[in-house]
Amino acid sequence: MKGNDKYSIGEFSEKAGVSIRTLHYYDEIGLLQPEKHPTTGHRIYNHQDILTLQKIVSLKFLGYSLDKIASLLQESSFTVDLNDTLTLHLKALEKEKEQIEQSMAAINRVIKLLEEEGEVDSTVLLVLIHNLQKESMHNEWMEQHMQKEIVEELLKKTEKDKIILDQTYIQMAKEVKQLYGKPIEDPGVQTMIKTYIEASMEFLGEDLIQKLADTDMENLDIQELEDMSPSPFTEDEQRWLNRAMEYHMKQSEIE
Amino acid sequence: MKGNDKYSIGEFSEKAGVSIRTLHYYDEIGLLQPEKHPTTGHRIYNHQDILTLQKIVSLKFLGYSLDKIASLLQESSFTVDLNDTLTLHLKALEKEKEQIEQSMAAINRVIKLLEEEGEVDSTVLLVLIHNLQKESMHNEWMEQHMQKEIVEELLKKTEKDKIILDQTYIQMAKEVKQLYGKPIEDPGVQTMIKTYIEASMEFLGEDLIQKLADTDMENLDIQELEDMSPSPFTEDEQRWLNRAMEYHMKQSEIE
DNA sequence: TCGACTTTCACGGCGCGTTATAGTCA
DNA sequence: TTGACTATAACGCGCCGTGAAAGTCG
Repeated sequence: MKGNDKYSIGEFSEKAGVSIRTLHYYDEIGLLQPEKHPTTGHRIYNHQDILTLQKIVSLKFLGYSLDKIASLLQESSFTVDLNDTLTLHLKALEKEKEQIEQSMAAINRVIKLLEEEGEVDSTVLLVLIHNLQKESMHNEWMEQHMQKEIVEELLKKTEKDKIILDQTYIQMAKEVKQLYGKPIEDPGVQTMIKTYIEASMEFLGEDLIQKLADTDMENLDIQELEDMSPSPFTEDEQRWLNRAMEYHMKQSEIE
Repeated sequence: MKGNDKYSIGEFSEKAGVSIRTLHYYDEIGLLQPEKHPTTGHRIYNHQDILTLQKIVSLKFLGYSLDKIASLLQESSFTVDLNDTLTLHLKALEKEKEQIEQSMAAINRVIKLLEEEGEVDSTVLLVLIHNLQKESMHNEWMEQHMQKEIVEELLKKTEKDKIILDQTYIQMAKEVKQLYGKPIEDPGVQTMIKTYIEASMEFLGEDLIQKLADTDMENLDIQELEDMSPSPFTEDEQRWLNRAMEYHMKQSEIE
């Protein structure tokens, strides 16, 4: 039926869409070992080899390692056992997919910020990315350190809200670096702080703020939190900002 | 501000959530090289190293290779250049994601088939997977070899339809292997062929069949197509089946 | 005889995990 | 002294890409 039963490695590679090196490798590890010319040692592939290779490629597509493919090729019929393996693979792929989606979401957010803000200080940018990461590690990390309700509320926030908060954050970082050095009572400084706090409030919403206030803060390792939440400011800037915020708080209490 | 400025590699690893081996490696490739104790050679990490590591981890999260991270760490502000790189990464991730999704779809289909059919001949199964692969390579391969309209029509078929066709295919494969050897005029044989042809017709639909008929078949490399589309049958079985189908066609014409 | 094709080594590469062996700190 | 910690060094992995040097085919 198939007259042309013999192929050199080049022809075979071409037809199958698999590189010559790969075919060499499959021969080497015993996955696909064609006949060899007795004197020259040139590999001679036949029709059966096409079929075998197609099996290999198909199983690779399903996510199997070459090692497992080798053992699978022995069996003639796949049964329940295969079913389990497939389910496992499926779960692994699911995780990979989630990871990729989160990275994509992060990148998209960064891209939008860059578009709208033009140039952004790298430190600020990396702080934002760092926060994104924590968001995606949500399950493991946050649920251990915070109350479930709070975590759930935060999850509900839309992407848009988050972007807006990011922008506010960038804006504040810029202003802090501009205003740094001025007296903390300076109207510009106090306005900046007021704006930022209001934006945060708006993002969080009243419910969440209440819940956060109820949280048992003493169980949180503050030092660890500070280490884990980097700041885009130098230590001097941070100290200055802290004093300015304390001042703001006191003023609010007085009013 | 930060009093505890010195960390051993163990403490540092713990705090940062990064393995010691990884820190060793980052030191080795010059990505994060902490101070070292002059006599013992023990690594001493400080607060600045925390910040650097956070940058590294963040950039990894975005999908950068350690190599590129090393160069990015030099720059102080990311501009348009970064934007391009991010867009590139995004596209790469998109592709990865698609690949994963297709593998997942393939696996799901196989799992369902296994559930419903119980045990399936491995050859048959692999043919189906092979077809799935071709489906996912759609854009590159099919659009070159077939008319756009046809490709689009095929894409519209639902997953359910495909599964049903798969099942029919499996059924037919079973029956062929059972019936093989009987005379081609045998009623059982002809019924089997009729059933299969009708199922194929139903799947494709009249429109598509018409379009396929209009297609310029001469431009297709038949030999190549046969090589690329494996059959679950032995050559003998295939020959027998071909004869049986030819007989069926003639009978239909006569009626 | 020439060029296209083939052979068999064998290194490189990503991002570490995982021993193995030996020195250091509390 | 002991045990917890640290150091360097090296292999392993998964899947080939990319030479190099030498032989073969048409």
